[in-house]
Amino acid sequence: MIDKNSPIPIYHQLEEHLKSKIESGAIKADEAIPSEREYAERYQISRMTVRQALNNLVSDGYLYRQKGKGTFVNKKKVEQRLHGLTSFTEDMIERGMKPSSKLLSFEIIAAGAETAHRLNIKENTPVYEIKRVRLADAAPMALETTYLPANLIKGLTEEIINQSLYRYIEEKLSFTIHEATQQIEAAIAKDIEIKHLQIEKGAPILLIHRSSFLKDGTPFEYVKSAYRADRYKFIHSMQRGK
Amino acid sequence: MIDKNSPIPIYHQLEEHLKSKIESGAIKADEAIPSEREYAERYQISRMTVRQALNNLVSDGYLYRQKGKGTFVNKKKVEQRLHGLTSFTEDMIERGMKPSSKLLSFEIIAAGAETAHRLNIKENTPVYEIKRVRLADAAPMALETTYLPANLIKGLTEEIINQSLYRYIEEKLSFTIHEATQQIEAAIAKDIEIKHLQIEKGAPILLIHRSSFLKDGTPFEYVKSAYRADRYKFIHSMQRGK
DNA sequence: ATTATATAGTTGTCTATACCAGTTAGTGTA
DNA sequence: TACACTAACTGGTATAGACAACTATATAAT
Repeated sequence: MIDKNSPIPIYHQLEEHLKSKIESGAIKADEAIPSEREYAERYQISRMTVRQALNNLVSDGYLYRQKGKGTFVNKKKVEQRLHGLTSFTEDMIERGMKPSSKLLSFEIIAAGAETAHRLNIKENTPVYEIKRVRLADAAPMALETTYLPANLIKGLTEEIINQSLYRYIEEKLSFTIHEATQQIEAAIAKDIEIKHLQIEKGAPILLIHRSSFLKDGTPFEYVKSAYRADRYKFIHSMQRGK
Repeated sequence: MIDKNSPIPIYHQLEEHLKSKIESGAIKADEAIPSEREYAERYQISRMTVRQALNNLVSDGYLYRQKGKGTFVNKKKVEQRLHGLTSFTEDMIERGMKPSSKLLSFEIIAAGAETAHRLNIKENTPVYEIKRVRLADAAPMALETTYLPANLIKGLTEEIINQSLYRYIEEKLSFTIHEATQQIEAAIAKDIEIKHLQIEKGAPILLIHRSSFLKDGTPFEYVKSAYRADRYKFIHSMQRGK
C-alpha cells in the first residue's frame, strides 16, 4: 500500500490512496476516516507525514476536520470544468465538429531559446516535443506543436497524449492546472503549414501561442498552433471584474 | 514581533506579519523573502513552524516557491486578473505605447443586416458608425469601425468618442457594461486596409469582431477592427474557475 | 439518578533534527 | 578559455516526540 522506497513521496501515496477511496464511495460523506495516529501506526510512518497528506486533501475539499473528534469525508465536489482552458478536442466538440489527430512526431529534445523562456527553464533542458496535425471532421484544421518539460511532466506516452493530457497531469501527477495565457497573431502560411494544412501559398493562418501554468505558477506547457484562417475563428468572451 | 506566549499560534502571527508586508508593498512582486531557515533563526522558532505559515500564504496565492532558489512574492491579485474589456487606448497604454486616433467618419446610418444582427436590432434602425484609424506611437495600428444603436447610446459627439466612450456610457448614461465577446480571425488585407494601415499587398491582418453587452444583456456596441499583424498580437489570459 | 471527575481518544501546535534535491557561485583543472 | 567540481545555499520530505485544546465515555462520589 505504502512504499517507503518509492520516489513518490509517502504523503502523496497516502493522498492518492485516500482520494480513490473517497471517489469510489468506499467512505461516504460525513463519515470519519481513521485517525492520524492510526494511519501513522498502520503504515509505520510519522504522524506529521499523515497530516501533510490530510492537509492537502482538506485544502482540496475532500476532507474536513473537527478538533477533538476526527477527520471526515466531504460532500462530493461540484464538477468544475475547465473554464476557457479548453483543449483542441473540447473546443471542436463545442463547435459541433468531430476532432481527431495525426501524430507527426513525439520525442524528447533539448529546449531551444523560445521554449526555454516560455517554460521558465534553461536552454537545452529536456522537453517533450509533440507535433500533430489536428483535424476537424477529418479535414486539417491546425498544425500544433506542444512542449512539456520532461523533468516536470514525467512518464508521458503516446497513449496518454491521445487520451487526455490534462487529466493525466491533474489526476496521475496530482498537479493543479490553474491558468493559461495566449498570444494570437495573423501570419502568412509557411511551407510546412501549407503542406500539412493543405492550403494555398500566401494563405493567411492564425497563430496561437499558449503557455499554461500550474497553481503555483510553474509553466508546464507551451503550445504553438497554426490554424487555417478559412476554417477557424478564435472565439473569446470576457467579463468585467468587480 | 513574534510573541511565543500569545494564545495566537506562532505560524499565524508570522502569516499576518508577512501578509501586511506584502500588501503594503514593502516586498514587491517576484522579490524573494528571507529563507525559511533565516526566519527560524531570527524569531527563534522551528523551521517547520515557518513552513506552516508559508504554506498557508502559498495556498492563498501570496507567495510562490522555487526549489533551490527561494520563496517569492506573487503579483497582486488585481494585476494577475485577466484584463477584460479593454479599449484600444487602455490596451496600448498597457503595452507601453502612446495611442492616438484619426477620425475618418462619424455619422448616423441605417443598420445593415450584420450590424442589426449583432446589436439585436431591426435592419435600418439608426446606428452611429464611427470609422477610425488607430495609431500607436504615431504609426497606424488598426482600422476600426464601431457601431452603436442611436436609440440607446444618445447624445454622442466627436468630443465624447475622443475621450472615453465607456466612461460616458457608464457615468453619463448610467448603464453598466458587463461583458464582451470577440471573434478573432486571420485574413489577407483588403484595399482599404492596405491604404489606411500602410501595408503591402498580400499582408496578413488580424480581424477582431467585438460585441459588447450591458448588465441586462443588451448589446450596445459592435466593433470591427483590422490590426496590422506585424505589429499587433492579441494577448489573452484565462483562469479556471473555482 | 445526578453530578463531578478521570481518562482515553481526537486534532492542533511546535520543536529539533536529518537527509534529499535543485540552484548558484566560486574554484580548480585541463 | 572552457569545463568539471565543490561548497553553500534554497525548499521538499520525513522522523519522533511533546504538550495543548477539545470531545466523548466510563467511573466514582454525591
